[in-house]
Amino acid sequence: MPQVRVRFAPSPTGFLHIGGVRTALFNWLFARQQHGAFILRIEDTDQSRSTDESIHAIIEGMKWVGLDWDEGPYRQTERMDIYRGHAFKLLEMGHAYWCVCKAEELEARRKAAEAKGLSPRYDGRCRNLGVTKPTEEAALRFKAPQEGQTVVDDLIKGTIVFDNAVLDDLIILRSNGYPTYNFSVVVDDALMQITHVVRGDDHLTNTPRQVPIFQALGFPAPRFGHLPMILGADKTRLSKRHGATSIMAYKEMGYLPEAMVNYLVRLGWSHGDQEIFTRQELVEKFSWGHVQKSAAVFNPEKLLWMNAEYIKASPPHHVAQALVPLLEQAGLKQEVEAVSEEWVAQLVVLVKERAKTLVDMVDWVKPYFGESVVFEEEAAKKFLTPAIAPVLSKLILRFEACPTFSKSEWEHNFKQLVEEEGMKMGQLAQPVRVALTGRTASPGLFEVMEVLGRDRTLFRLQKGVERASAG
RNA sequence: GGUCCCAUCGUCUAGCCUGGCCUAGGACGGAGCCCUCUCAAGGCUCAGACACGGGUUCGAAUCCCGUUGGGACCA
Repeated sequence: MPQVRVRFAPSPTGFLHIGGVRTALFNWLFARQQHGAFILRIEDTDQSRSTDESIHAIIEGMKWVGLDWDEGPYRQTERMDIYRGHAFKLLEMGHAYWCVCKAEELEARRKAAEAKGLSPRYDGRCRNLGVTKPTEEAALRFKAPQEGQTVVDDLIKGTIVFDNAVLDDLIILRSNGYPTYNFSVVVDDALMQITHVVRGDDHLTNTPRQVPIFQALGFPAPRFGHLPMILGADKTRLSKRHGATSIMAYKEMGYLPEAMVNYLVRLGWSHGDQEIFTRQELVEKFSWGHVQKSAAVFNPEKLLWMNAEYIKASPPHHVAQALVPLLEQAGLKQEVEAVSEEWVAQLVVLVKERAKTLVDMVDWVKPYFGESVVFEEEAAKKFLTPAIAPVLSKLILRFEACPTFSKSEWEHNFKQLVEEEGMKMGQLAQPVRVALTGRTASPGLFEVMEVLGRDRTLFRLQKGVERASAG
């Protein structure tokens, strides 16, 4: 068995699309499982949109989701001579011919055919002309087989039979000297010795056009696998209308790359009822046979759930690392620099059950930076009332009697006071919560105190009393 | 228009190849209950699908044929 070699061949459109990531992912998983090679190739023959920035965007996206490649990135624009060389090789071998039909003529004939209800394919009129001295406007066409069948044993869709009779002679080299998509892909896949071509199923009908070119070039055709598309909620092709489609947009929205990968893989692939997979498990368990044949609707809510699962289950320091840049962006740069990494990790533990994204988490974690806290006006109004001020003061006295913070001890003191005052737990808890965090919703009070520490807890309670007394 | 692909809860899917274990399982979302110092998280419960029609068979979500509906490509 030759080594498995697969590739991901995006065209640079300015950003890396979620669908592209999923395609890359399936290829990568297979390569890693088979101890093969994963190759990155940029299909930038359509140079109009191909810029260094958009190539950089692809690389950045790939790196973020942790898909490393063994070769490349190759760029098609750097391989033009190779395509031309092989096109002429086909010409020499009699597998290609010059076509001198003019673009306008072609267009007119196509329209006419369509009007008659025929398929708009090239009629092959230059095929036997034997043009040897091409004009400026001549294009090179491939002599496609006209009879028989092309059978593709697709990794995902199974056996597919195409009648060669419906194929026309496609252009492989345009009159401007540029290769066409179908040709450059074949040359690249052949030369790079790709063993499995796995791509979106929008390329499925390209396959019977490409297989004969491999054969004419004298290369064995690779195996093919066609992944179903990703759709939006309205079952149309996923686009900006459905929300973010750029993988990096999800980074900005506070998603963990591990969660993205897990979600994207489960969108179209399954292993029984299992939902959460480590990357290692994915590599081990992945199989083409369990890839779905039909298109899948992208479900942002499930992705959000998945992200929350990863936030809860990932090592806190790992989440903290991803969180820090977002905290800095949120204007907490100085505050973050003033604290230890461990303390940030502690914050993560404090709020990880509540935050579904890192962006969420920034908001949850904000009140714990700095000496004092900003009260939410409504919260303060409702809970920091003159009536509660004396109770709060009593609580401070009791806490002050404890030389160090101890969760169980402070909790005990707190509950005792509640009992003595004939209050319900919530009647004191909410004012304390507002004093400590400025808000009505927070993690457990004593966990909050622990993170704040003795001094700051006392300080904030005192501030709370002041506010409460002022009404 | 031609060729090709696809079809299980709202969504992602298990099951299909190797018919019976399926009064169709899980997950997200939804509803409700429990837990509870708030908000979450968690636990439990409920609603919810084999596109349709024919066959084959003792028996079909599973096999065959057709229909319908989606989609892709060809320009």
